[in-house]
Amino acid sequence: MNSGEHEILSKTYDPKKVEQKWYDFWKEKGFFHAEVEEEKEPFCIVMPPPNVTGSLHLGHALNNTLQDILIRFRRMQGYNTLWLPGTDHAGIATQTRVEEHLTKTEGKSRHDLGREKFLERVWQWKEKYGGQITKQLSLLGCSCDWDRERFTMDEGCSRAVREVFVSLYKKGLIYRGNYIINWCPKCQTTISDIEVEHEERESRLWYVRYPLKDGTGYITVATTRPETILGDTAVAVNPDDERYTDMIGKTAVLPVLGREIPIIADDYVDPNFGTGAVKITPAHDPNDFEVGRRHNLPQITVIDQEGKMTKEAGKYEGMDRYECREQLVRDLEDMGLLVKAEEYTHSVGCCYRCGTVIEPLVSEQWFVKMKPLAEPAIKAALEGKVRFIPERFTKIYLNWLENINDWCISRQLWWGHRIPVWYCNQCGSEMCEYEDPEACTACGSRDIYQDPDVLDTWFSSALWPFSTLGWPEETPELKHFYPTSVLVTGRDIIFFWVARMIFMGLEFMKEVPFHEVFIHGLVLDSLGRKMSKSLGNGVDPIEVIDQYGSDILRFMLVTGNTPGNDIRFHFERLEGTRNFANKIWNASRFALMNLGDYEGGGEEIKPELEDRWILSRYSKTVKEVTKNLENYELGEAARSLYDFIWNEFCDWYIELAKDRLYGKVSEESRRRAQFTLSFVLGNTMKLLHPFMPFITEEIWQKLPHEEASIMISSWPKPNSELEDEKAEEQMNLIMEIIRGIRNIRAEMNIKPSQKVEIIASVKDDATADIIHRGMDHIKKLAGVSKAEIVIDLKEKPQKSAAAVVSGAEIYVPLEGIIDFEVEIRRIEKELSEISQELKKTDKKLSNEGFLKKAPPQVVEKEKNKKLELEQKKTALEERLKMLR
RNA sequence: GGGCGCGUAGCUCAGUGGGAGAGCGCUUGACUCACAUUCAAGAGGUCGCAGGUUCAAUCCCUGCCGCGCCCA
Repeated sequence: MNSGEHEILSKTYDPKKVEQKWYDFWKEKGFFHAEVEEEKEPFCIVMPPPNVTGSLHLGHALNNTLQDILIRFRRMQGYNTLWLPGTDHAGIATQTRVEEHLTKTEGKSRHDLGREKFLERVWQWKEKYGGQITKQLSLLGCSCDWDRERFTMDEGCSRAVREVFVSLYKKGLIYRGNYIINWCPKCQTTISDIEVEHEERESRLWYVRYPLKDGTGYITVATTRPETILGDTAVAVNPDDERYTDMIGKTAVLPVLGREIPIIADDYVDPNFGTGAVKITPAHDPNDFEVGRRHNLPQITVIDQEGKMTKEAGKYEGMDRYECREQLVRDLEDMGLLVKAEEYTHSVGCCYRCGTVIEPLVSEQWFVKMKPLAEPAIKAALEGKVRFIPERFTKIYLNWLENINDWCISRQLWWGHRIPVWYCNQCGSEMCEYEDPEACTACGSRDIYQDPDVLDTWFSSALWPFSTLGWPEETPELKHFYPTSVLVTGRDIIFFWVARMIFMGLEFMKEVPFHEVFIHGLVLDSLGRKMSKSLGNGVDPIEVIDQYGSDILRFMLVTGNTPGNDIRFHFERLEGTRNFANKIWNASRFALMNLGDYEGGGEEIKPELEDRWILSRYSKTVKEVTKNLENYELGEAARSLYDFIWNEFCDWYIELAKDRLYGKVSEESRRRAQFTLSFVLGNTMKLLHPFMPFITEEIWQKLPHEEASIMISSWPKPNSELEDEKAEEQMNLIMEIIRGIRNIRAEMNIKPSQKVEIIASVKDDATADIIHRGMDHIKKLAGVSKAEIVIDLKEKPQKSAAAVVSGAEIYVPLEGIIDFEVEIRRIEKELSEISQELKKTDKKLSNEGFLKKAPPQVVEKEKNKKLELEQKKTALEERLKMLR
């Protein structure tokens, strides 16, 4: 046994002195590292990989704190625990950043450098800044296995991407086709459906007349995007719309361009929108694209990838799409074809990265066929193979998968996994193989080239749970740790990531990638807004750690929060948590000051009431914390620790044990108190360790301990032998008396230095005995100098105040001090509270239904309550009578 | 339009089918030998509104109002 250093700690907790030291210690000792240990039950989490060149924000801080808590908890519980960290190459984000930097420093674009040179630069950038976020995770205290750190573009992950792509390709689940996609004119790439964010914008709804070819009049359509008129290839109405029955099959003449287009009928048209007739632009609207396919309409592209009008737009060629809109509206007006323009608010698709309005375009892209992959993923959730916490997220997940469209996976970027497809310039054939081809597999020509596009970053992320464990190799890690135990992630990436990992896992591992998905909310600013660069309301977790320490940030992020709910960030709460850490620190200081000569043992010595009480409370806390951690109720676990440590251990136990520790009672009693103090504090530090790893290690190391570190010590087990209802009841009575006397002292303005005498009138011997044994505590904590205990006191003391508690009245004679007015008010107040309670109880007990139908224990409890309240009421009434 | 969440003390939030809780703020008192980043005492709530189920509803159900988010 190591008896610790027993040095005196400083008066306030200074995180700077301990955090780095312990993190280095843990890392050096290899405590973060996990080897496969067949005989042990695995517990594994793969970290949601942050953007490799990004920096830590509060969302990461929350996400990784939650993971670290679960990991440290399970590690201490004895699981074979692996937390696998890594980073993501983040295609668009990284490429844009490097390109911006290139432009700024050298005035060059990526095209000036060329693909290969540019990629070299991105790798250099990654090497330079890639370590930042992982370093920041260390500052947070994350106990992940850095020896196993991965990157989505490292060799192994790239191999996995290749395997998956080729395999899906060969299965026919990946295809290339001309479809309408979301194009970001600024980022110059496609983005997937979920990468489009919808924003409400105020705009207009323009009503435009299209003349009929037969000269019989006009058909009026309503549109929010007049510039796309130039690409119209039909006008559509609802087949059931009687207003237009005659029009169907006729031909309209497109304004400006004079193109003849058919009037068609399609269910898609909502008769209540606008005029009930809509223009169809298959090349620039996803819905119109579908309508166009159903009716075999031509696709005319009038807007290009820069957002400018094409040659097809006639005289508008070269104009920006918005410039064209204005000009066209003016022209229509001149031609008398514009009926009206209404104010109109509608939602516009924007790029999640840069906010630019998305342009739907038809282009040739790669897609993953989703239906066959989605089905098993739906089934897995329905069968409970993956469980969402909180449960309501299951529905969101299912709803998305049930209505899923094919996934556009190609991106017009350079940074990423290049699509492993080659084309032959000679015979035009397409090749997709596990290894890079040298020559055309069909004609043997060496004149082949690879598809220029790269894959969506989420494609590689989707493989993360198994690619990081070694897949496609059949590694021992994969066998032991897959499926992983739980995924911890924000609710904003359920679609992007969670769902995709599940279907990829099912497809390639034939098993879900994790059994549970623990979803957390967002960290908002103090006003409840999302933190964003544009609002400038972001809080840098590293600054918080610098100012308060990592433990404080961690604990603050998990307290007072329920799974799945958002958290508002208040600096005041940080202060409260710092105070808590300081409280722990000082309680430990006190303990160490009094454990200088303690060598262990003392357990065999008969415990005092307060020992039995705190041990009982401790054991119940172990139960609570363990149960709550197992159920992902981290906030509740933290709360019960906070309450136990501050309110029970510090405010009561330490105060009660002081005289014994100072040796004022007996050497035996002192040893016993030392044991209790050391035992409870040490084990409480263990319970708190997952939440506050640094301060708990620092304290634990100074207490008697066996293992090399608290992080590999064993998790406390609840011990029913320690649970002692009697001790709790007795302590409650003593505490109630102390509070009662304190209340009298405060109300009567008795100086703290002035001691009082008390006379306790008790109902029976048993109560007298409890009070008698607790008298030292009462004297010390309530400022009592002399006490008398009488069974059923006949002559109530006259000039005194009284505290009425269960089974006893405590009289405080206050000759010359007592203010009878104050005392009367005090008693009256208490009496009215008790009377009200009593009324409620009486009402319940006189209710036939209650007596018959409520569970007997509840009725019994209510009866006891009535008795107790009645006793108190009588006592208080007697007091009042006497005072008046 | 569909779905979800929230509405509890001045503020921020826990919580539970059976006597309304915490932190901060506020009031009063105290530098008590672990801690003033503290201690002690206290004030403060028709648990959004209206119905329903139940012996019993802040909690379960329905509707409504307000706020937020997601999807289309």
